[in-house]
Amino acid sequence: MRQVPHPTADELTLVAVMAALSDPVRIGLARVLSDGRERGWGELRAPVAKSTLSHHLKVLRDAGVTRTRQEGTRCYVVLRRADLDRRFPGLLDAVLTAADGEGVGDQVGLAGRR
Amino acid sequence: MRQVPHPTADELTLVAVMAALSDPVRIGLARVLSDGRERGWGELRAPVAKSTLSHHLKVLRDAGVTRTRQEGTRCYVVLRRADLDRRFPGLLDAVLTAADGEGVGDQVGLAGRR
DNA sequence: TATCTTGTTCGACATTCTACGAACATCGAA
DNA sequence: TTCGATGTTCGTAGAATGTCGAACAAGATA
Repeated sequence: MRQVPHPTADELTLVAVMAALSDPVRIGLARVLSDGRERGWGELRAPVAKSTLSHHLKVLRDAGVTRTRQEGTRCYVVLRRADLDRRFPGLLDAVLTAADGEGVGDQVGLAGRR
Repeated sequence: MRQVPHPTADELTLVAVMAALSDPVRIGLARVLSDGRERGWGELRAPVAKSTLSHHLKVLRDAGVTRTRQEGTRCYVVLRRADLDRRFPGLLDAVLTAADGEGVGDQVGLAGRR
């Protein structure tokens, strides 16, 4: 659980971002983070095992969609909206809007909300 | 080579479209078609075998990104821009713009151009 | 130090994807 | 009818993906 590396804004690739956002669970995670607030790992609720959730968060992180910060044993995740908007203008908003309309990733949410 | 089915505009799903546009060859095909003109199969140039190209065009077609029309033994492909824009506003433009900037799918082109 | 919490990593497995060449189907042309 | 051109489909192979539970590592806490 050491500090994990992230791609810089310049290293983001369209194909990686598109692939990262091609999965319902990951789209759901992006939606949960879309208000820009940082969320603790523990707040996230998804219908998958924790190892699978870890995997999905890694895919998002490696693609540069999210940034993960360590703090003790806890992790905090935040959407890299500014970086994404700079490299791929309009893409994130288009995906989030479409996902909202379609309900993609609705199974993903935050603890204490239903 | 009978008439193939296409999803209606309402049947398009975000996940399918995102997945379809997560591959460099398919992004390249979308770019080639992005001027809205219908292109003949034979015009398309991609660095893959023809069976693989057929596969990629099927993925795009099944996702509703393109429409394929038969005419004799030939096929013609066109981007379903209006349908995509209606269902997922801004998505296609964002992807095409990003792809242009990054040169994704540059290996794909039209016959007689280099 | 011993234990609990938190998240990652490690097999394992089934599924899907990309890719190829070969065989096939269909239509047009000779 | 025979041949050629055009795409699709099939069989195959290798790589990647999504998923899980179990084992592990690192801090926090008792």
